Amino acid sequence: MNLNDYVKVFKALGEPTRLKILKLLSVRPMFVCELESVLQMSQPRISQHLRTMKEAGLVTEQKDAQRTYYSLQMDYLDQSVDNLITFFHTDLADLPQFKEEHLRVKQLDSNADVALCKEGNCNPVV
Amino acid sequence: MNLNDYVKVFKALGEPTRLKILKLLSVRPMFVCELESVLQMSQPRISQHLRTMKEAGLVTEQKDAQRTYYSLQMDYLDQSVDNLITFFHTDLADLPQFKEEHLRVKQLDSNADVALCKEGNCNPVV
DNA sequence: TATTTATATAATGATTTCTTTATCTAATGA
DNA sequence: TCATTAGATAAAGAAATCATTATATAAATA
Repeated sequence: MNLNDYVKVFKALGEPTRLKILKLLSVRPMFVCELESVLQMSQPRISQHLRTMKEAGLVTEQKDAQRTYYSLQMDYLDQSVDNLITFFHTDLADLPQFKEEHLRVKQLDSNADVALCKEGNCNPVV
Repeated sequence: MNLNDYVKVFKALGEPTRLKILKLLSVRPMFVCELESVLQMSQPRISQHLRTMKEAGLVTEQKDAQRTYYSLQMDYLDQSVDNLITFFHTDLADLPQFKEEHLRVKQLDSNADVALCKEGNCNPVV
């Protein structure tokens, strides 16, 4: 998983209507019209949030004639939060996407006594 | 933790700049000016994201003269994701904030053969 | 004391997000 | 076939978010 995947998943989780929909789907898969009647919200509102969550990978859909059945992908949610925690425990040197940042942190640490942002000499970035 | 707390935490996590800041703070606590030079981003941009994350509980600040030292609250992050997973595994009947929804799901299930959203009779919500 | 440094905060504008209303497609059923 | 139902999608407006620029505050230093 890259940063962008995390952003999609956690942005999807960071919204009250979507959290409610996901909680209901944790009870059992549901049709859109079921979510509609349980949450007492408009159909487009629910459909649009479902699309966001589908794109994040948190739910999947299955057509049943004219209805659509949505299921919570609990495994993907588990995996996403596990990966996030692992991401925070991974050494910066082992994250290719943080190559530049890693170099600059090393710079900071090696110059701790004289330079940037330590001992009162945090000069503006050029 | 209530829904609102989850929203704050996961909304805070669902943004690329904030994820980068958090990742750096996972290496060690840092001053704002350190984040500034490592991420090569403007100071207000970083300060504003730090405030969002402080309000979500993901970081804490500590003043050191004119500088401010920010620390990742890894425990709170761990606890938040644990609580979220637990939330999804908790029976709807045991979540007071879903009292109404729980009633309506029970209605749905008991009328599965004749009524709303089952067997082709999903009428619009009044 | 005057200047510089570190940081917070306000103001602004651009973009995104969320909800509603309206429309469209496809499947069902009278 | 025509009306209804389920759902997706588009259009529009309000509100929130994000980054930049500008300003404010307080500590450090010359």
